[in-house]
Amino acid sequence: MARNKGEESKKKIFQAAAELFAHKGFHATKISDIVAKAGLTQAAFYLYFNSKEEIFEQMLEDFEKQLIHFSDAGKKVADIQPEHVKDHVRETIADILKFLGKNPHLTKVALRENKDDRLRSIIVEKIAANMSNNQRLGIVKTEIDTQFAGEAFLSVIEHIIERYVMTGEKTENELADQVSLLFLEGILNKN
Amino acid sequence: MARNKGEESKKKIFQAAAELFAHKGFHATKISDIVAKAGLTQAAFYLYFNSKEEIFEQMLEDFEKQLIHFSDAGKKVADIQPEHVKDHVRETIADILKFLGKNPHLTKVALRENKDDRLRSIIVEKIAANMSNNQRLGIVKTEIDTQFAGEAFLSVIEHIIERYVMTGEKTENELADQVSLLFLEGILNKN
Amino acid sequence: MARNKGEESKKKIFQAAAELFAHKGFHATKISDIVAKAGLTQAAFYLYFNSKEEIFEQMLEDFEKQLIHFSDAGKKVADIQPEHVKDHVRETIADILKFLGKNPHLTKVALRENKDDRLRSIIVEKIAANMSNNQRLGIVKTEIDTQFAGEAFLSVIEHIIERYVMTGEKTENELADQVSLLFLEGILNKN
Amino acid sequence: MARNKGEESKKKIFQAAAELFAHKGFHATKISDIVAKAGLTQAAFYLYFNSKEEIFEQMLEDFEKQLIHFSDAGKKVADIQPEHVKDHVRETIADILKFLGKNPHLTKVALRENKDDRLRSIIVEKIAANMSNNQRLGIVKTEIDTQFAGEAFLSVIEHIIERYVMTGEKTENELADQVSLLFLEGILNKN
DNA sequence: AATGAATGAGACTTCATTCAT
DNA sequence: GATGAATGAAGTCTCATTCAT
Repeated sequence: MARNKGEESKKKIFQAAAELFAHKGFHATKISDIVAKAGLTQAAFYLYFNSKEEIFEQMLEDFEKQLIHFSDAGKKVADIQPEHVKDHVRETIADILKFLGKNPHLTKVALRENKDDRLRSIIVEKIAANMSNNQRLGIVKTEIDTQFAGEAFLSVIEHIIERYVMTGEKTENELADQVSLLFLEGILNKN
Repeated sequence: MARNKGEESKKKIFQAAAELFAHKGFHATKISDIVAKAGLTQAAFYLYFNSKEEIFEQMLEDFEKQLIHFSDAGKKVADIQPEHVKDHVRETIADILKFLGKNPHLTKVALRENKDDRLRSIIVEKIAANMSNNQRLGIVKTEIDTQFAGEAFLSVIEHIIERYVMTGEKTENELADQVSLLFLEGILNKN
Repeated sequence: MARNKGEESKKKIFQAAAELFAHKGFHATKISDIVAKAGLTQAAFYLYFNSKEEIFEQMLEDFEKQLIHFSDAGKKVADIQPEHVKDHVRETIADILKFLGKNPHLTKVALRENKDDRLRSIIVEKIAANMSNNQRLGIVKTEIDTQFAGEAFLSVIEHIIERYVMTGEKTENELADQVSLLFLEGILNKN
Repeated sequence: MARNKGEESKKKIFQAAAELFAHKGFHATKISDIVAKAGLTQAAFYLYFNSKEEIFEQMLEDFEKQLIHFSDAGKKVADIQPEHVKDHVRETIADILKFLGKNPHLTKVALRENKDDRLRSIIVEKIAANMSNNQRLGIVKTEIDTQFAGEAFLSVIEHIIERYVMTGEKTENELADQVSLLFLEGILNKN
């Protein structure tokens, strides 16, 4: 008989806020927007959060927690046969997309709507480290500036989450195909 | 000496607004911030602009005007020798970066801070059209979804403008090298 | 065992409210403060009182009731031997202090936290009447404005209740000594 | 032609706030009350003060400043002939009353409406020190607890400021007479 | 050409109070 | 006898905008 009505209301507010922050940005989102979307009154907001600032912070923390968890769960890549490198990368990209796409609003808020770029940096570092490792293994070109490539990659991921995942226009797998095609081999025809 | 002092004040305000909109977003930027940065009073703002919305619109129009002009000035690519394709693309990218980087704040505002994605779309269309053309010429792989690739490309450009150009960390030419390396041939070692 | 649990809760709330009203004043005291101190929930407050105003009114009534009772119980002063006047006054003062000091919070609320000064006036009238009587008996100087002196006396009593009784710094008897010394004979050395 | 309109508005608000804080207390006074009394709008309040808290603090500071100034201006009592002691004390009391009565609202706010009793203590200390000195000179009885007497004295002063000065019912000189009569020689007839 | 002063509208936040369980 | 959850109304504060000078 659902004795956790409060917890549910809190979640509703949280979700509503995430969507609105993602769509209109933190400043343009009013508490009244949030609670309207959650089907409650403004006072109810303050039952669960102390301020607009606070719900925002919780959002970032939430994202970071999930991010850490996702990283830790990263498949341990033992030895990949050279001929499977591409497939493996594509899969990794799909995983990232699926993770970030699972909560696209939160993702957008975390990557766009914060002062410093701490969360963004964390992700970029991970990607860059991975790429560097693959340089040492001879898989990735040594001319590539992995930091730079990591940032470029994240920008693209971020954009397509918003542009294709949030709109439902393409699936994560389709997107992973395109992204890996692009990043792994570039657009030029070889000949 | 005091020729067109008014025009100068207007420019100061415009520039201050562009920087602030770029850094903090439209909503988070207060008229008081803008005029403080411009060294004027709030009332002065309304001497030159009718509202906060208006200066924002003018900013987008300004950007669009420059954009059109830039497109029109695009070098007519007659016949490029196959062996010069890469250099040509790199140059084109450098041109784009230089154009957008000339007024990075305006660029960021135009690409991020607007309701619809009209300006963004215009650019993406151009890039996609160009790529499609290159597909027909056999230069670009046919598997590439040019619309998608255009968007990815713009996302990267946009990010590096903010991340490297606005900070002065890298020059447009350096960036063009990295971007073309990445997009043209991908990160994988060929073998 | 659970006899009149309700009555107990009501008392707890009443006492908590009295202390808080005394310390922070009516307006600055929140229902949430009161019930927190009483170990109950806000809804419980409304089980026993209809509003914040109401508990406050009850407090004043309570005080007034006790006050009436105290007055009525006032020792009938028949004939006091001139040489015992001082002792008698000191005792009266001690009685007043003990009465008001028994519930210092209530006292403070009653004397400070009300719109009109009805309760205060009642007490002042009593003291003034008493003094006037003593003037007729030749005990008190005729130059003394008894109304004024009554007010001065009550102000002092009120202050020391808060300053010394509530803090436990001095006992009512010690205070009565000082007060009577002060009021009866003044600070100047006679010679 | 009065180019200091702003400064005037600030003063109007300050004065209105002082009166209201004195009459209804800090918490019960609304910004809307204050500005209504000052003939301005709520927004104007924030042109001159950052918060309700701040204007209150400024009020205390203001009072303290005046207090220090008053103390410093205290007449240097060289040698007072024994037979002039009373007159001298009466004059001192009148001075204090005039000083505090000049701005009775501020006085009330400073003495009643603050967390700690810092300002109150400062005054009490001064009075007590003075009295102690007079004890050494054989003017004041040694049985008197000067700290206690100082507090009693201030309570009375405070009360009569509110009760008689603010209402205009008695003048400072009349009050000084009564107060000195009371405190110097007490109410009892000597015989 | 510019400013000091003010404001209306609306945002955020608090709090006494209610109600279903 | 008591509570968890919610709310309406009101208060504090902010900000784009206006206007007289």
